[in-house]
Amino acid sequence: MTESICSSSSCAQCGFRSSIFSSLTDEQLKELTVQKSFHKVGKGEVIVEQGSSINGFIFLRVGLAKLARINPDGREQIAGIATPNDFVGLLSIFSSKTYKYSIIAIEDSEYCQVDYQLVMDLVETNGKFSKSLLEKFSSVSDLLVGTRLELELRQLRGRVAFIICYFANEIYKDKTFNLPISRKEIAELIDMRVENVVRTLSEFRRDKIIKIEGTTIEILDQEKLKWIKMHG
Amino acid sequence: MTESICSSSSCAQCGFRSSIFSSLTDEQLKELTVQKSFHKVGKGEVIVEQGSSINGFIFLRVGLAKLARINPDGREQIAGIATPNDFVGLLSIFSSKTYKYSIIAIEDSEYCQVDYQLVMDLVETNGKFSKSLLEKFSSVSDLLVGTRLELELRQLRGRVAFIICYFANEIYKDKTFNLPISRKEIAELIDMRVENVVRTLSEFRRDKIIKIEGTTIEILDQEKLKWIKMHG
DNA sequence: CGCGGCTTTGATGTTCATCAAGTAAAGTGG
DNA sequence: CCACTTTACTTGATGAACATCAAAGCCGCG
Repeated sequence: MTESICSSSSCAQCGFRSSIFSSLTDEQLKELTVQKSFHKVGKGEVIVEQGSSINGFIFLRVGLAKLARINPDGREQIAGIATPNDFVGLLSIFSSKTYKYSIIAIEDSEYCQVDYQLVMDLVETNGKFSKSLLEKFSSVSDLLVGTRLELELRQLRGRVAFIICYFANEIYKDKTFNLPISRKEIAELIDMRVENVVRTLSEFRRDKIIKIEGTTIEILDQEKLKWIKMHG
Repeated sequence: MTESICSSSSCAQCGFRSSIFSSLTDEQLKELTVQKSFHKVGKGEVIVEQGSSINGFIFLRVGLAKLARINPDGREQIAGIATPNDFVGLLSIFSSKTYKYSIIAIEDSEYCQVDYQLVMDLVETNGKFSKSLLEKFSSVSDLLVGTRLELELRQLRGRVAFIICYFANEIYKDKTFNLPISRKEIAELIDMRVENVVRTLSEFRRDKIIKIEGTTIEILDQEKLKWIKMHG
């Protein structure tokens, strides 16, 4: 799927409108609508390349994306998952010239890119906007750090259970869902190795805690999974 | 050492003055000076208690503090170290009612506490201030996440070497320094166990990579330590 | 003095990474 | 469309890294 620009999408109806952009004046909103670029990308496509220079803010509207970084030794780490209405790639956005993480779609996604300068102008001129942005920024950073610390508390089985619950409860809000990432990516997200992630999933399946059919996962034993997440 | 308030300390000469408070008008600065409370705490004293309600911003002026959280099972995790001119306890400050981490002095420290509402008023009325705050916030969050990911890349020896280099290069800028935290705290910071941290330090000493005298650490073999940090 | 917390070392077992090898699935080029 | 390559997935076996348990020394503090 190639990237396309669709200027008909309206900022007035955007999910961000009700959060960080709620305080914009009609004029500011109009400027935003005109200036922003709207993009569709397919699963696996790169939205932002690690190391490239920061020229805009990325607002994920639909889909799911991973925040990944590739280390000198070639090993990839996934810092977190960005969800719709997440203001992604933000971590270093005000303090660095380049993106420190790649943002890669893990589901077909839609996002808007807004020029860096326009947002900074809004920050300088619109106090309520600044406040909303700080709040958003704060909650996203907090979640990112909190999740990493939560993962560190657990070992293999607990981490895998944590991730399954995360997708079921936080992302899809359903006990049956299509796992959007590969086993390798789960491993990169929880700081373990593929083989051990696979082994653990197989074990959960054998113990009838989950059912795996292709990329679909169904949680069969919510209680036991939760127990493993907390104590395993 | 008990907490004391010393209203004579001037905001005009504060380190923060040159960063996030640089854009304040004389009047705003005066209001800040009058309103803020200045505190001195000794090593080990709690600056902010995890779970307490957020009523102000903490600006660390002198000293060093740890950002820690205690988990339900009693195990403590250290998310990071706050340095002077750090705007600490910020992670959840705009998005939560309570502090999610305790802030505890690990050296005799001085900090200012500014009323939450006053800062929010500044955010709403002073665009340049908002911008500075976002930049500061961004760089601190980014560093926090980046450090955790760096640690995850390494195992025991690499992590311990990383922390020693961190204190020597980033904090004290000297190859000889007083380690401000216990072995247990190092363990909590790098997600390992005390015994293994102790073993590793003993090993480094035996191999003449570092010298340990009481709480003083001297790096004897910078090259070897750096190698372990990168490849060990 | 005695208690608790921090430090240290050794011994032992668990958890996990690594290596190996095979299957399945998915893309590639003739 | 089929051989071919590549990538993801899977299981087992082995060893390395680390947690845990145990015991003793140290120090500060009531």
